[in-house]
Amino acid sequence: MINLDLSEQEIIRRQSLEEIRSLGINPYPAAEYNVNTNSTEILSNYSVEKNNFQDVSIAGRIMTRRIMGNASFIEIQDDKGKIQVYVKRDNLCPGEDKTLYNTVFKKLLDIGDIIGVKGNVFITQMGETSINAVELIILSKSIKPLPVVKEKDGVIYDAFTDPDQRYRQRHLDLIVNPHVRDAFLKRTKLTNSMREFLNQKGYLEVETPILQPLYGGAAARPFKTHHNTLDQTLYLRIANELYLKRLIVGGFDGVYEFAKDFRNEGMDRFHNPEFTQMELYVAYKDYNWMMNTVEEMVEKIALDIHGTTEVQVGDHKINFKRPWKRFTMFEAIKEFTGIDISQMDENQLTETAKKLGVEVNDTMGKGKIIDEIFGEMCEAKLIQPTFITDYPVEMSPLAKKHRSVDGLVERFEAICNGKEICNAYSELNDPIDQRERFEQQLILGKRGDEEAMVLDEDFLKAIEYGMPPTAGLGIGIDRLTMIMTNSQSIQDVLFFPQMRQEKKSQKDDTSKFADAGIPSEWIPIVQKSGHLTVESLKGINAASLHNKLCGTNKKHKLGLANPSIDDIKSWLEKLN
RNA sequence: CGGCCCGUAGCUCAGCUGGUAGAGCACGUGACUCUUAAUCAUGGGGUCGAGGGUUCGAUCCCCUCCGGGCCGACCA
Repeated sequence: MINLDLSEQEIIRRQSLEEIRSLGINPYPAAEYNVNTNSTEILSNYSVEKNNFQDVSIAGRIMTRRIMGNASFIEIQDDKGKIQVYVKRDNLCPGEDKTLYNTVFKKLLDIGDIIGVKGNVFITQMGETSINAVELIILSKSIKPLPVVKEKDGVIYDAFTDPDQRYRQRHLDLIVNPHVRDAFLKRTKLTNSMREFLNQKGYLEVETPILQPLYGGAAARPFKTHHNTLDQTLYLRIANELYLKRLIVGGFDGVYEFAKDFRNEGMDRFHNPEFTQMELYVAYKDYNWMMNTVEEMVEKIALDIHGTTEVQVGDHKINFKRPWKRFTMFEAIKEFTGIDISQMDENQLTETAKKLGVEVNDTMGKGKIIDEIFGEMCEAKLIQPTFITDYPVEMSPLAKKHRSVDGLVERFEAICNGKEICNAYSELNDPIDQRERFEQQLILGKRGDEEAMVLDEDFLKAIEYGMPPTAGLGIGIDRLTMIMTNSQSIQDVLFFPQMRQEKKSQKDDTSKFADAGIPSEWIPIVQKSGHLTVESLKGINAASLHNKLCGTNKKHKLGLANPSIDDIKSWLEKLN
């Protein structure tokens, strides 16, 4: 029986599937299919003079079909791109039996099907490099129609653009939107380039716990979970900083991790609940050294991805060429507001903030106000990569106090395209100072700051044994990828960005309809007519239901004997 | 959490403040031996996101809900 939930096109494809099987062809063959080249290799290397690619075997998905009687053109898409295939009846079927062309290819194959093609490469009269198919095999039959995107002279028609569908069904997005695929290839290039840089320096890639009994290393609200055997609360990490520093205590001179972190906070085009950071810790270095390292690393990444240090991002051309501009936070504020706040006390800072239109309130300390002024007045204006150094101590409980300026810490962020891309410091290794800083955080926590850090006794104990002076870095992989791929949203650089679960419409089980006295063969039809629950049948007009059911029966050629109005009345009476 | 916008065929979109829906592509059938957004002819395809209200009558007006986008708030 026909499934009433399927669209016309899906029904036709399932029928094609059966016909393929009845011709003795397996639409999902088990055997491996050997390919000896790919679309891009052919398109970039084929030449008539060389007469190469005369025995190619490739596999891919059918993306377009242009059928004209005994000759056809299709485009197939493989891992590297698209290539046109010329399918001529008598080349594909040299013998008497033309079934493979006339029936299988022309009638039973569809856009979206995955096939293998063997043949020779040539150039058509229109000048397009194509494969002349002498062999064609179905590798996987597609029973759902793909979005059809057309293109001519670089102009895209009917692009598949609905963000909801693109993110929930990323596979479709990847099939029909080549630029999406390209962004993800660049993302992997970025992490490969970074890893190569770090390995070449001799640092050790490590893995540390994602499930942590205490969350630390950043200011954020965590996800909470529970371990059954331990009967204990665990948190998904918000950062891995404290574990990596314990490894530095343990004697590794350089450790890094590409870490998925989880923060239970708002979502927007710059924030996803899970995101990736690369954290790096190097012993006997300080934040000045780390700035040089970041410049060198990001410049290399830009060169590896784009072949140049210049990257177009929105309206801006961003240049990652070293050296980057450097400002202390006070200098940056002076640069963009003309006001020198370096010597101001809390009252003067509050006055200045108000004058500048920056919102402040009584709960904010000196550090928070400075940070707020910077965030409002400077950050968005920093388009070219710029280091901002020397932050107020209140904002940075894990950073070492500044070697020469009171009230500041040795910390820097790199700002690019108006957004932070990394955060680093000379790590605090004085265990007594560290304990005091944690205690200040505890006070903030008691005042209701949900993001205040918790005191991590294990970490403190570790650095009491002595941690070498260390430079530490956290660099946001998603944000850096956004810049390197000119993406407007973090969703465009995550394969599967977090989406709200769609609620399925309430639907009663068929048994519930059966219990209510509806004959089993009519249940799907009743549901198709819009009555997904037994409840929804109560009190409705028998004649109108009769009309709908008989109509559906006829329309879908189900061939059931129509019930009489009295039959339907009796069903409905039992319900009421 | 607040403001604005969106949800109609497999896809991209029309639809006059109200009379139960249209186009292009895709799909079916037929024609066509080098096409390329193939073409020509013809046909089918829709609980108009869900529920409720107003109305003789709702894709359209009102309310609630679901999902998404943008901006802001919060936040790195």
